[in-house]
Amino acid sequence: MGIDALDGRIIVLLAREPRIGVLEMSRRLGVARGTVQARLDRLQSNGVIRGFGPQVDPAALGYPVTAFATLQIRQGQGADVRAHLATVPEVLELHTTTGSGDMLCRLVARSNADLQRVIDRVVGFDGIVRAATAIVMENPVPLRIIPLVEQAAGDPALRE
Amino acid sequence: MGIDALDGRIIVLLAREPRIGVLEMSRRLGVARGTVQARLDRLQSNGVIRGFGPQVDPAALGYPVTAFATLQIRQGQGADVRAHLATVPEVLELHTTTGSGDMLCRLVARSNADLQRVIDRVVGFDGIVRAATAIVMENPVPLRIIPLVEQAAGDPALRE
DNA sequence: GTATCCACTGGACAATATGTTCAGCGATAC
DNA sequence: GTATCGCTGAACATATTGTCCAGTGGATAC
Repeated sequence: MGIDALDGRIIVLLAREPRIGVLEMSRRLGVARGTVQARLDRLQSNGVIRGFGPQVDPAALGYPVTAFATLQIRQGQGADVRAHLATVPEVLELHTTTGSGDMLCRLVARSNADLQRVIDRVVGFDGIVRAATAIVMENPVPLRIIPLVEQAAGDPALRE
Repeated sequence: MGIDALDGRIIVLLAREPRIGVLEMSRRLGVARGTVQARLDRLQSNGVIRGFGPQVDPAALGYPVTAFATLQIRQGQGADVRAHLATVPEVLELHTTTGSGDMLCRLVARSNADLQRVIDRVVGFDGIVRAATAIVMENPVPLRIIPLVEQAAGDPALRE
């Protein structure tokens, strides 16, 4: 487990210029094409790189409001609540966390008013005891991975 | 703003099989290659598709522990705290939320013990008044976008 | 010290996809 | 009725991919 400096440079390069090809990467990194190809294959079968799916912006889809809801679940109802939340398209992400029957989910909505509808749908389920919602106002650090990759690769100098 | 059914099918197809090419997509969707190409270009300049960066799994990188920290910030220190948190690689994401000077951030760590080090580094900053951390135990719904895209495209039947 | 393994190199090849352009066509707007 | 728009289907040169291969160097085992 873990990645070396070359792996790190590949991931960072890919993160900065996703449309780049294997051939161009090998040119930029100064290694043979086969090497990059082999590294990429390994990173993917390792599970380090899970995929290259499109990063879709919910705001551009018409859902500019993001919120986080903390849910308190009645004992033993966890599985049912999970199944319920999975059916709500506006639930982008769901985690169970420490704390007795607590969950945290990320929601989006078309507007603040629409958020009320989403929350009603989310919490309108028997197993949910209590819900607290925090609306996101700003996102100073969007989901990122490059700094962590650089740290994991043990080579802060690959910030090219 | 908004997407139609064809846009939705393109995004869903791309999400399911990211390595697919434009040509193969046009074959699958039964439209001309130029159409797919034009739609993709538009989706990207629209900002609907932000990019195709690699989805890296922090766990495979050696950071299997995820946590969410709620931070309470001293009035007027917001900018400083944001800048501070941006320098911590283990901070994957940061939001400012409703509530007086509240922030929510996603953290990863190498272990529960390591999480303590990360939290110390995060909160070891003047502007932070109080911090509450919830450790993620399970992730029943990983970050997803397909259901929302299908809803936005107004075509639930494109679940092919 | 020698054999063995492994990753990387640099090259080759056929097959495929890409970027780009074009004329034609149907629906819609005015 | 005419202009505009998006889509089709085709063409072309170019670039990239997947897949081989033999050779080289370093590390490891014995």
